[in-house]
Amino acid sequence: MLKLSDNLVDAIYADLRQKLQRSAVSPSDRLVDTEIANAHGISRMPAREALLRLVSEGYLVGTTRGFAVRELSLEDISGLFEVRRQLEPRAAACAARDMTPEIEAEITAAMNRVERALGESDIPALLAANVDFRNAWLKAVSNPHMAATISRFIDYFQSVRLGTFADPGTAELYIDGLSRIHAAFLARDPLMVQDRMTLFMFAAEEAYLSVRRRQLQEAEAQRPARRRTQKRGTA
Amino acid sequence: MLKLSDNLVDAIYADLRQKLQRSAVSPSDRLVDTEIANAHGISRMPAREALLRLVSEGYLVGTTRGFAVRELSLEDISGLFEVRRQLEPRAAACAARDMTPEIEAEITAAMNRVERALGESDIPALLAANVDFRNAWLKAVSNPHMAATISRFIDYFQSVRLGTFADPGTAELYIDGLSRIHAAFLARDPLMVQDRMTLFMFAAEEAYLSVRRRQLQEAEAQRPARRRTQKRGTA
DNA sequence: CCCGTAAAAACAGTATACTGATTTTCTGAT
DNA sequence: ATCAGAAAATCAGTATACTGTTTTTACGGG
Repeated sequence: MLKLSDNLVDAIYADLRQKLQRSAVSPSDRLVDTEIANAHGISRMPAREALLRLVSEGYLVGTTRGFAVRELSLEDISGLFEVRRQLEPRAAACAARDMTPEIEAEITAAMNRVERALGESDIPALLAANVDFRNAWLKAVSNPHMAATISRFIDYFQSVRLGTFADPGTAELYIDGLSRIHAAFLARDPLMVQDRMTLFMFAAEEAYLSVRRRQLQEAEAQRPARRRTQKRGTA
Repeated sequence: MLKLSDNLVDAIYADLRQKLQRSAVSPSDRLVDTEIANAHGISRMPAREALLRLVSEGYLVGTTRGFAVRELSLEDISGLFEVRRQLEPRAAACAARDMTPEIEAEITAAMNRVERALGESDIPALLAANVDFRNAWLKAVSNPHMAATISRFIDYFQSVRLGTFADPGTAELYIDGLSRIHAAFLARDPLMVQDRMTLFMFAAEEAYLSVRRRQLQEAEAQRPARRRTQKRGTA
């Protein structure tokens, strides 16, 4: 596997984080330290520490039987978007002002991949390209604390994003917003980027809320008295 | 020691976090897992996991010789305040709109303690009351993600805050800004709270920058070729 | 007295082992 | 067939032990 850092915990963490970003782990899956350890040929502790870190960052929740991706309540979605609205439009505006030609090219390349994936209805590619687009413009954000915070808040939506892209209509609307932001980046107009990002935030919130609402309804319909045991919680 | 949670890691984490909030750990101190473990009569692992969590949250850095509180560069301070400026004024405005009489009383009580501590030049009490004031108004922020993010960003400044309060002039200015915010809370005027918090953010940034600049100068003057070995870093 | 080198110590990282709680599976009785 | 209860399995939490690296200290030569 990847061993960019000499540290096993970081390697496992990066691996898991990428899996989460690509929605390769569903909320019904259970991540167990021993399994991960065996899969990587290492002992439990590094795997466990990586999992614990993901819990403390809010991506996973501990259950009595392994770790699971955190499922967002409707209130979570609203709350997370309230924070995103405060940060992303402004940060994107800064990025539009400060980006280098190289970064602009990266953004455009990612946008092209997004559109191609949409055309081919290739959901995994769409997810990956979407991540690339975000990472590309975030590179132009000179404040690392800002960029890291934004990245983190976006990553909370992994579990819902899959649902958003699965619906063709929603996906198209989503990508349309993205493409308008991209155009504003190309125009190098910080204020236009800011405004379009703001609009995008509201549209995205609505999309996620409606997807999640449907998910919750379906879940309730299928199993009337379903409960998932949960333990540890990090405020 | 405190064992609010049945979990040793959480207990150690809470203990360390509180010590950090109260500036009870100086950047020259070294936190070592075995020491903490012995002090609490437990094994290394829970202590280590708590430390690792504080590292991943950005409060500590790992050195080759124990863990140390993270020292903020001037760029860090500017970057962190850029995020705070986006979040706190708006969140405080929401708090002013939504706060209950109980929370208002808590805020006022904390403000009184701040002023008493200032009068008596009781720095530890001032630090504690300052934390209380913040926690009090944050209770009125209904969005837990917003509140947690703000808390976290404020806590990054522990190491610098001590220096700010040590200087009487700076402390007085700082407390003055706080008291103006408090008055706006009492007036239950969200916009006034928002504006005063914005002003406060800029003043606080300037204060922290100047304190930190002085700290860095003094450090450089004392030991011309001082370097601190550093390892792990979490983006 | 200063510097280089070797020995010792300190510490993070990793591995393995043990424990207790919870959940699942198995068994047998009604 | 269904349910109760017991046995087994699973897994997080904790403890202890080992390893390799870096820093410090100690020693000896210049």
